[in-house]
Amino acid sequence: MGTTQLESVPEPKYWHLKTVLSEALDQDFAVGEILPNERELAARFGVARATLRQALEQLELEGRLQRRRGVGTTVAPPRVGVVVGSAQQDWPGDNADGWEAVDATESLPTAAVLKLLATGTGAAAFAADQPVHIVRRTRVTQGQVVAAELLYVPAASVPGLSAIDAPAGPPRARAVLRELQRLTLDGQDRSVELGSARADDAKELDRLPGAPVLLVTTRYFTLSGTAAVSVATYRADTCRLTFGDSGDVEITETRVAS
Amino acid sequence: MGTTQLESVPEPKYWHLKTVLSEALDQDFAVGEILPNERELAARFGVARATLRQALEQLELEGRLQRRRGVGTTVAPPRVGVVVGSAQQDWPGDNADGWEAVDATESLPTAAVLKLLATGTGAAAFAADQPVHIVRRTRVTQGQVVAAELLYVPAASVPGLSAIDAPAGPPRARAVLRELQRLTLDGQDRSVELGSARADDAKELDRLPGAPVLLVTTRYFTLSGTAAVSVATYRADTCRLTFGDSGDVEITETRVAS
DNA sequence: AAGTGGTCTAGACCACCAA
DNA sequence: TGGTGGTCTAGACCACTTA
Repeated sequence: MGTTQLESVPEPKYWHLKTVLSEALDQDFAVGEILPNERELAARFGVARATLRQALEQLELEGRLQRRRGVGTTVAPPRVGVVVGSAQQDWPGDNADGWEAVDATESLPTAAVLKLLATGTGAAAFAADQPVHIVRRTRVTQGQVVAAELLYVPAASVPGLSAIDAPAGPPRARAVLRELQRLTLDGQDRSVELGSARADDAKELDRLPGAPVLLVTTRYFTLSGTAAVSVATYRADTCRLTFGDSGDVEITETRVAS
Repeated sequence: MGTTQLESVPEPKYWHLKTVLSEALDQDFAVGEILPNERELAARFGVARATLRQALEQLELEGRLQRRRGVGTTVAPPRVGVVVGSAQQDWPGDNADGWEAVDATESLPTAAVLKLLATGTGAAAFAADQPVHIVRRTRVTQGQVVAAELLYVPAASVPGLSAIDAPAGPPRARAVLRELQRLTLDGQDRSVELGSARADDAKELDRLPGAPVLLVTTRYFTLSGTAAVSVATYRADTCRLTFGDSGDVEITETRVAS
């Protein structure tokens, strides 16, 4: 057969391939450079394309590569450090830290959202028939969309919005945020987990559905209970979430091959 | 052909499959229950096994399933909330928060570690020929190993250890931690990113090499600079990292099917 | 020894992008 | 229109666990 394998250890081929490619990326390629296409790489290493792809997938997961259908595979720049939490707590805002309000709608909470709103500090239980404002925000860093967020604000939290007249789109989103910022923030709560991009988020993040993402869930508390819940979806391939308690001003290099 | 697809939208089969399976998991399966094997599932849905596996992989990535070679595929319990950062900062310890010291060795820092130690607050630049203590720790939550950590402590940070006599293994690891705790912690710095498990970490986490993990990098500062750097590898499939600024005492349910 | 998931192959066709 | 990565197939064999 084509396989001349004399490996004493049955290390998976794709794993070995990944190691070899990783070293080649360090030595022989510059950021932004285009790799040979998958069919040629597979032939060069004497493996099936599926096996080669398994190695590339891992490298993409680790943020080493970037693949685009119809274009090719390029060497990815180092991950962007994105500040997610700092020492002082604050309400979500607009145009701060790269966040941009996109839109706001109002609807009944899903079971999952209801659960997030219900548990936590404060005894206030939210009824399933109480509407919530849903604010969509987007976060841009270095010219790239790195996160999409859904912010759930129970209408009861911001009564001033019972009859708003702001037009749909960013203005309405900003109106909800403004009302929220009037309240006194008493504490917050954050968690990070791995997920895969839903179809709509994937579109905004310029990725395919199912792409790996980091799900950052934040709950905002006032003295009377949970006032809002945010679920932010960060691109896992390009982002490194930072929680800077000290000044982390390290600018990641972004040189690109000519 | 076997494909009777009349889908107007060319949604990938594995994506649709994942949705169907996900709903089935919610309705017809209890936590811990064993699914039919891959060959049977593939036949039942009329797809190739590789396609079925693509859907299962996604569900495993999302923490919905757990697959074990030689055993089968089971419905995973909800992710475990693991406290990674709290309001007050502290040195890494032993037997606190489930951390257990495993061992400590001494060697020269790799380029990557050196870079982590060099950048940051304080002007102290570390020489590549200065040894570092490497402490291995393991974190156990609810009877399961959820994280493996490598803590890099420059020998210069803890001069009291220049001639230690603690036997190898946990005692020596604890000795390094004790010395570290004598210093005054001035600040810390944390980041979270997606990675894939190295072979040694995978073994400790009871996963296959390459399994998705959350990489938590923490830098500990004293007034004279970076005193230590920790790189913790958390199982991404079973863990939800929490940064509790408020009391997040929600105990995740861990009922298992009979 | 039987059954499971993990790896690998050699094809095929499709969706997307740029020239 | 040609080239790229993305999806899918129908097999095969291997590593591991359990009985």
